[in-house]
Amino acid sequence: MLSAAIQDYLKVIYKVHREAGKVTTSALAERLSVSSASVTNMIKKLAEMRLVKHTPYKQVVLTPAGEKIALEILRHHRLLELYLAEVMGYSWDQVHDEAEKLEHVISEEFEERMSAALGHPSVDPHGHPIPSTDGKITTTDHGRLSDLPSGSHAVVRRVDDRDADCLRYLEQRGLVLNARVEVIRREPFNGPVVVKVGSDEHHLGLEVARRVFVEKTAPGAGEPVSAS
Amino acid sequence: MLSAAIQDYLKVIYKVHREAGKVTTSALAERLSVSSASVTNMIKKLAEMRLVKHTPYKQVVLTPAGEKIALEILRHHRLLELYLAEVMGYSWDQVHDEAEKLEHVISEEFEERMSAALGHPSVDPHGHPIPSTDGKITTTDHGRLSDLPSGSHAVVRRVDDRDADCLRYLEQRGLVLNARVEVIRREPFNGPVVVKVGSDEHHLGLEVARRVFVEKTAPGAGEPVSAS
DNA sequence: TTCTAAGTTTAGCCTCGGCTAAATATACCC
DNA sequence: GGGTATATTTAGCCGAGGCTAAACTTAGAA
Repeated sequence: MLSAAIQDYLKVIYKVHREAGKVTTSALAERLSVSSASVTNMIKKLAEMRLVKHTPYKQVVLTPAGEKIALEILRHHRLLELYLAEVMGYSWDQVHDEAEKLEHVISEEFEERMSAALGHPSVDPHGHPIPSTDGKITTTDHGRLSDLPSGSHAVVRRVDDRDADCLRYLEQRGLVLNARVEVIRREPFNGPVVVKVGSDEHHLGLEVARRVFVEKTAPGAGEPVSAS
Repeated sequence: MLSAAIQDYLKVIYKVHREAGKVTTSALAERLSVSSASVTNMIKKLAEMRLVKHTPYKQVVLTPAGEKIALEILRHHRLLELYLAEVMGYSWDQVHDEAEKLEHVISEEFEERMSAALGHPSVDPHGHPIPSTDGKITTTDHGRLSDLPSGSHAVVRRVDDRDADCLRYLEQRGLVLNARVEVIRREPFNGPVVVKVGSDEHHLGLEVARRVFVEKTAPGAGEPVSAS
C-alpha cells in the first residue's frame, strides 16, 4: 500500500498537469503546502519507484503506472464527494475536505459500493468527471465564465472546488452544476462580470468568475449547443 | 489532532483494560502487532501528554482525558461497523477492517450523520455497546458460550470481532446477534461444545465458543431471563 | 533466601516525510 | 553575451514511530 503522502503527490501532479500543462516543483510545493525542497525529495523517490519521469530543473510527468494511481485516488475523491452530498446529506461546500481525508483510506469494496449506491455516476457534484475503475477518464475542456463575452448564454459544467467559501458564495447565487447563466455585461478594467441566473442578476468578481467553467448555448435554446 | 497511532494505543489500552483488568506492555504489544520496546516508548509519550498514568514495570491506566479519546474512537469504530453493514450492505465479517481504517479519519460531522442515519443506535453489529458523544458507555458483562453447562439455553449478545474468518464461521452457523442457542452437550477433555441453533446442531471448538458471549434464558422461554 | 525465567525498560539505530540554508541551474534583461 | 533574479537541487537536520540488543525488575521455584 502506498502512503497517503505519495498518493497525494501523484494526485496533485495529475491535476497540475491538467490545469497548467507543465508540472514544476514550485507548483507542486504550493498545492501541497510543502517546501520546494520537500517536493524535490519526494519526486526523486517517485522517480525511483517508476511512478514519474523527472527531468531535473525542468519538469515532472507521470508514467502510466503513476497516472493509474492518480486516477484511482481521483476516482475515490469524486465518488466520495458525490456520496457525501447525495447519500449523507452534506452540503456542497463541506464535501471536499472530508473526501480529501477519506480518499486514501477506503477499500475497493467501499469504492464499489459507493459507486453502486450512486448508480455508477460519471460526474461529481462539482462537475469533474469520475475516472472508471480501469483508469479511464473522459475530460471535456470547458471555457471559463470569466472569458465569456457579454450577451453569451451558457450552462455551468464545472466549478473549481478548492475553496469552500467560494463554493458557498456560488451556491447561494444559484451557480451550481447545470445552472443556466447569461452574461449581461462586463465592467471594464477587470471589474465584475454581471450575470443573470434564473431571474436574478449578480456581480461576480473576476476571481470568482474564473472558477466557473461553462458550456456555451444558443441564446434562447433549451439545450446546450453541443449536447453530449 | 492526535495521530492515528496514538488513537490506536488509547483504544487498545481501553479494550485490554475491559477484557483483562490489567494493562501490561506485552499485552499491548501483542494487540498492536508491535514490539514491547515500542510500546514502552509510546506509553512514556502518552504519560507526558497526561493521557495515561504509568507505573513502570507494573501497569498503565487511562486518565479521564485518555479514556475520553478512547471512547470517541470506539464510538467511531462501532458506528462505522453498523453503517457499513446496515446502510452499505457489507457482510458481518468485512466491516471490522474497513472501520479500523476509517475510525481515525472521519469528522464529527460524519459521525453525527452516520448516527442519525442509523437512528442513533446503542449497539454495533457484533453486540458491543456504542459510547455516546459525551463519552458515556453502558457495558453489560456477559458469560462465554464456552462456560455454559450442557442443557443451558441462551441468547447471543456479543461476538468477538477480531478474526474475520471466525466471524464468517459463526455467521454460517447462525450464531449471530440475538440468536437463540441451546447447549446440547460438552465433549470431555476440552473437546467441542455441541450447540443447537434453530433446528441445526453444530460442534464448536472451545476457541470458537470462547468468542461468543451469551445471556442465559429460561429453557422454553420466549424472552431472556433478565431482559434489558 | 537465592537463583532464574519472564517481562520491561533503556540505548541506539532506522525510515519516512517534513524543514532551512546554501549551492547550483536556468532564464530573462540589457 | 554577461549579469542578475528566480527556480531547483543538495546537504544536513528534526520528530514520529518503528526496530533489536542489552540491561534491568519482578516474581516464582528451589
